[in-house]
Amino acid sequence: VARPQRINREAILAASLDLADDVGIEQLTMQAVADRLDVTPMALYRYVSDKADLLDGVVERLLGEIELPDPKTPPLEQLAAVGQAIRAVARRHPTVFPLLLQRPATTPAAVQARDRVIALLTEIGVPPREVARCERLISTIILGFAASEAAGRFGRHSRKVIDTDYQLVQSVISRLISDLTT
Amino acid sequence: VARPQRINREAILAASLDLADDVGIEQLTMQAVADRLDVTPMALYRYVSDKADLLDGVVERLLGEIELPDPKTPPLEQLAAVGQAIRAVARRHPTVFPLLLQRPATTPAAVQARDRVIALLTEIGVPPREVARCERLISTIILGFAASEAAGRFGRHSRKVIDTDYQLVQSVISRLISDLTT
DNA sequence: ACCTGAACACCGTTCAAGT
DNA sequence: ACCTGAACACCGTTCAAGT
Repeated sequence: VARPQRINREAILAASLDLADDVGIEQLTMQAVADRLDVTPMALYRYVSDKADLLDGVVERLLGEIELPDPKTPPLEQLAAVGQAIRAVARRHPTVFPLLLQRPATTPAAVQARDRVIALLTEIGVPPREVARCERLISTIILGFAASEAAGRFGRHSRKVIDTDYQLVQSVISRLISDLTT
Repeated sequence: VARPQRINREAILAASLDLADDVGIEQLTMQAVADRLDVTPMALYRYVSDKADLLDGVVERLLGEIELPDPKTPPLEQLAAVGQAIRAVARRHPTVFPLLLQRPATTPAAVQARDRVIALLTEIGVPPREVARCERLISTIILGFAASEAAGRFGRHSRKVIDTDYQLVQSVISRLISDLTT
């Protein structure tokens, strides 16, 4: 009476993310995900409680894809690297990425990334009372920029122009940090 | 053979925005909009080409709601007022607002707001070559912040904490501008 | 000219049934 | 234990038909 397990939660989330990247998040449906896994839609409900849960899982996977930098490099460099890593995720998953701006950073992968940034800011010398606020601001600015870029809000501007925009974002953030540390 | 016209595009968009504010954008369906207008869903298709067009119309309405400040007040004050006006729109329409980050500012209401900010930056003394970039950055930061606030990404933080966060946003923007003008 | 009824393909979700 | 079939309520959209 035991059957081989054909799917699991991770396989479902991986297939969902692939599908969204291929056809856009609008077309991310339970049925299309099931098709990718050669299974009926109803089989998914053993591993995700509903579609909202599936989307949460996909978002969590996105956060997990943020490549955190080597802790041995200088903290300011690490901070810059986190920003670029987030941008890279946005470019890999342009239609899913905007969801990141819509949920609080309370899931494990979100907390991990946030805690890392908080540790870096502390190490750099931002006063403890200001660190949390500083992190909120930086993440908001970076996520907003990356989401805009991914969703094509910058319109017809070339990659070069957008990269230069991002340099300015970085300098604004550096400025913010050095203002707070002095 | 002529019939009284029961609905029109503006009525549809107004009803859609009201509905989204009441029940959330997820529940914004053609049928629910039609119900509000006492009409069948198919009647809407004479005034909107499809649901995407309806959503575009709603977004445009949101942009039109941004209250532009009195042109007689000092430019730096006007700039601050535009930011607060955008935040106010986000708070009035929390579930629809995040859509603003997803589309390029090419529609009339978007262009109007953007041109106003560009004029203000020019007046303040940002070099012409930098004005467009500066506007992109400012709008990205403000939209990202307002969308985060509206979507509840700042989690359980009190309004007071978030207002203080926003003060820091404003100071970051002021810093950016004064760096560019010197 | 403007709206409706009927119809279609699709969606998320449930529950009992199959292996 | 794991998946499927059948079913339900709902969705966006079309098109011919009604007034």
